[in-house]
Amino acid sequence: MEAFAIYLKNRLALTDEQATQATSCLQTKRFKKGSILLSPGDTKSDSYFINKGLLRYYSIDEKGKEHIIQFAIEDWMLTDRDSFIFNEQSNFYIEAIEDTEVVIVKKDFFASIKNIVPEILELNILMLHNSIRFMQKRIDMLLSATAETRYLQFLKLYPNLSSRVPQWMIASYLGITPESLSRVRKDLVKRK
Amino acid sequence: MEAFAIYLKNRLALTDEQATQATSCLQTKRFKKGSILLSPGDTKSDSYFINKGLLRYYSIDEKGKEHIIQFAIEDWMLTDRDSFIFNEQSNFYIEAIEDTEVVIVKKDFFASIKNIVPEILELNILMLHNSIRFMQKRIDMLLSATAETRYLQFLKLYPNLSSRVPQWMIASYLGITPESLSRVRKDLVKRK
DNA sequence: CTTGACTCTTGACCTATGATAATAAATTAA
DNA sequence: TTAATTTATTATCATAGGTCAAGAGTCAAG
Repeated sequence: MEAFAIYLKNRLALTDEQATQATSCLQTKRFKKGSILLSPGDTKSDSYFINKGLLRYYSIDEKGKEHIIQFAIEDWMLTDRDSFIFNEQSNFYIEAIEDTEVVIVKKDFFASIKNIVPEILELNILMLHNSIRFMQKRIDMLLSATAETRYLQFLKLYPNLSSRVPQWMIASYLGITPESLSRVRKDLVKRK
Repeated sequence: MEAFAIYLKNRLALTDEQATQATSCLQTKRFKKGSILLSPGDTKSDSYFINKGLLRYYSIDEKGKEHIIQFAIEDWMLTDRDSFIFNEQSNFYIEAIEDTEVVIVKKDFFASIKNIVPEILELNILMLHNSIRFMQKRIDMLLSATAETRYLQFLKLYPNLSSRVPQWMIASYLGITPESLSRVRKDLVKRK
């Protein structure tokens, strides 16, 4: 059974049969490292469930600098809301940081699965609330914490990510330059 | 009819009767300016719909500095997720910036209204996605923009708020000091 | 009114982080 | 393998924004 089927099964108490049925018509797609899945201006009705690999969701500002809004790893769903939910043009990029295999979840999947498994709506609500509280904590951190604190916080929250992501991307996620992150790390080692 | 009933009616195509029925058992409560509705450590099952007035959702860091995560005005719902959704201890404060009248929406309201108006689940999902994309844009701004850009952005996004909120709170929302915001404003006037 | 508590502004100074650039190390491509 | 590109480090210098302190304006409470 597919990772996405297992994912749904675990969270929704489906039978194997239901899980397989629900996910049977979904497509899997592979992207090489560096592929761009979505760009500003696009309006796609795709959402991505990650079977294997790692995506980043980011913007590029007027000066050409990248700012990472979110990472997404195995068992996560990555969605651009402007595009997927509101049919507007996206403002962000999605890129594969590693060779990545995703399940393409189209809009109509949600429309049809709620007839088979109505509980999915409430699960969905719970997960959205969870995203929001994480984002609120991130905002709080960006408002209040120094580069060092942010970095330590990041390591604690995503202990496995730091080895899979180049350091300059971590810096970009933290809102600092790669040079600053390098200094922060040096200081941490020195003080230890 | 109450503001909250009208709010539901507009969004869910309810009859007057349904709207009144759904909201009949809800309590209204008034808070004087400066009242604290929620503190870190609390676990309340209350959510607030604002009839009149203005709330802020914020943290206080180790140095005693406040950081505003969110403002909420008339016709908005303010929820602390740790507390309301996940029954955990809150990390944040909620305070009334003006004398404020709220409708207290308890957890079981959502449990029971979905039987009367099942569409509320999907409306809820849409609104949560909308919150998320706004928060993503805010994160993007905090990662990329200068104090001045953030301030201009804030004015554009919440044109009516700036007159109701003391300037130091706007600074706190933007992640800068009141002194810096004062300077930013001076420069803007001078250059115009 | 007057007092006291906020709020905003301004100035002088300081610091964390950004910018730039050079180098080294690691990865990828050929 | 070698060359080419990307990534990480380090040093120097620059700057946006923070800190601290003083003063002026505003407002509410006695």
